[in-house]
Amino acid sequence: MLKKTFCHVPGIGIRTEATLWGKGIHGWEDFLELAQKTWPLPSRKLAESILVQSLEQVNQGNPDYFNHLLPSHLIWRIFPEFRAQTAYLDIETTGLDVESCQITTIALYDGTHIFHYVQGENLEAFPEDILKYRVIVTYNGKTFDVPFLERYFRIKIYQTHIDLRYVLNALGYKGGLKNCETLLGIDRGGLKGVDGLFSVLLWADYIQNGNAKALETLLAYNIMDVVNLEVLMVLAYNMNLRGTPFEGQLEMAMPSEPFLPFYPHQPTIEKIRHGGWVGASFSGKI
DNA sequence: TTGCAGAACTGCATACCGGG
DNA sequence: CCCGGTATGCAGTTCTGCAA
Repeated sequence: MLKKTFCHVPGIGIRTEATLWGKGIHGWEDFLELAQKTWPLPSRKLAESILVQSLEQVNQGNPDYFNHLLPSHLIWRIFPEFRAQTAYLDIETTGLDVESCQITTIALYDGTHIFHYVQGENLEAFPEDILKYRVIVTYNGKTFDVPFLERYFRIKIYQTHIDLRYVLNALGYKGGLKNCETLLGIDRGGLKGVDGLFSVLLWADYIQNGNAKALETLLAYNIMDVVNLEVLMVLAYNMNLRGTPFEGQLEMAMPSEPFLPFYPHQPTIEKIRHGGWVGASFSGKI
């Protein structure tokens, strides 16, 4: 619905945009053709130049332009136009504090390929890989994942960022990623009940006890998060179309599930869940 | 020209909430 | 637990269209 958006023009808010839609001016081309007589001149020149520019920026595949002009709560509108350049991103760490904690794994998904990074193996490849994308989608990544990555790798993540926490909150879905998934009927299969804190224990089991199955379970969890981010993005996009003139026209199809390279190991999950073992040196930091 | 209403925008303070 | 991004609410300002 980006090409039906007028809110990124200075002086046009959601109300004016709605009146434009009501007049049958549904897209940028409509405005450039039809609004010429009705729109007042001084602001019309600015609007026209921004809309012409907008068309060029979409064709050139540059989401940054809209990132700067759109109000942040409407950034979800860019998704279909820039989906091919979008990466879904999630990190796992040994805790919440950037100063004292380290990144254990990173999962990156572009809608087709899944990439994973492991501390001590290939974590250093991440900063270069993320440069291939122009848009990132996360859950609460604006306050956690991105600052953590920037600090950890001493890099700046410039990508246009759709943080689903705020998109879903605005739609009434709150209580964290897992709760949003539950409310929207997304099933986690064998990873039910595994959360971020649990992932800290999986990493500890891998490091301290050499349990390779714990790392596989952690990666399965990390990857499930990013794969589900795409599902949530599409669901949120479709829900946001409700109440607009474009309801029933622009809905996106649900993505198909990719091949998942790791499976959760139930005996490991059970062992940790029932408290039989807690990593001693990790427990103080959590 | 003047006054009014509506819309957008800015600048505050406050509150909430989510990550591992 | 902590911290930062965002939402909300409110007041004040600016801009524009419209009508008197």
